[in-house]
Amino acid sequence: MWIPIQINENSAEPLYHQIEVQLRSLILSGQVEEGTLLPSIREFANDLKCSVITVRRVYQDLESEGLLRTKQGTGTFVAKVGSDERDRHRRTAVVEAMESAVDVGMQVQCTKEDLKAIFKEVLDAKYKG
Amino acid sequence: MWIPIQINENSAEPLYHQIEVQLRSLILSGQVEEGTLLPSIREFANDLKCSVITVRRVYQDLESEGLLRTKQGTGTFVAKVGSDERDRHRRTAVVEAMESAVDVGMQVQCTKEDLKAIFKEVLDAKYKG
DNA sequence: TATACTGTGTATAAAGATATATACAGTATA
DNA sequence: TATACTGTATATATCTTTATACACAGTATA
Repeated sequence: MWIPIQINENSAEPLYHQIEVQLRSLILSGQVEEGTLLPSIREFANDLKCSVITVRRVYQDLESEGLLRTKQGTGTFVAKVGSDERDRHRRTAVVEAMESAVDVGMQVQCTKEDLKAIFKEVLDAKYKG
Repeated sequence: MWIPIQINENSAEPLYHQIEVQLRSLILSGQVEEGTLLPSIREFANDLKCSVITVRRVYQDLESEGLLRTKQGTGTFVAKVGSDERDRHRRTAVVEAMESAVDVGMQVQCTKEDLKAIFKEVLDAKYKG
């Protein structure tokens, strides 16, 4: 099972947190289905170029949120997620990210039109595929 | 001298880093002019509800970038910033923030139209004043 | 059905980064 | 020269990340 996680080396955000946010997002958005056996902590750590313990912390945190179930000797599985929780997540994750982007713009004295232009530019570049 | 810095308690981004990013932004965007005497580390720490040491680290880091000059017993001043460096900063700061917002959207399987709607909504809310 | 092997998660200890309180030293100015 | 303001240095606690060694579960096979 290959899990697409993007690590940003330059970010000040802790590694375990970057992984958590993205894995949570994958589960809550339904891209990784209920019952899926996730990669072992060793395999995942190797993929992400980080320590086994860091992956373990992520699995542990998400398990305590009820998003994962782990069984020693067997592996870590994706638990069932309510569809309402799923919908709520999708929207709030994006809204929050967008808000912080607009905040940065305002802080640097961008006009509404400046931001519209930059948004369109970025959007077209990312969705050109 | 009052410096508008927004601290996000819930963010995993280290405190000193949040302050650095925003103060750097204020200097490079020209909102805090060359020669300005910044608040003392104690006053600033009190405003931000953080430790003196955290503010000192921010001043120290920005001084080593050449953005500040500090003189013991007197205070910390904003240094001169080249206008080209100023222009470059404004744009890249916003573009990077916008890119990461769009990334979050893509990760949660938003369509281009979904993102446009959310962006417009957030933009209108923030610029309603 | 023993037994060994390979896979899984677990526990402990240590190093680095981050944040704090407290005591120290330089500078302005009444 | 007092005094009240500046920045500075030291020691401490917590968080983040890692390395290493260990214990448990599944599977092949003698």
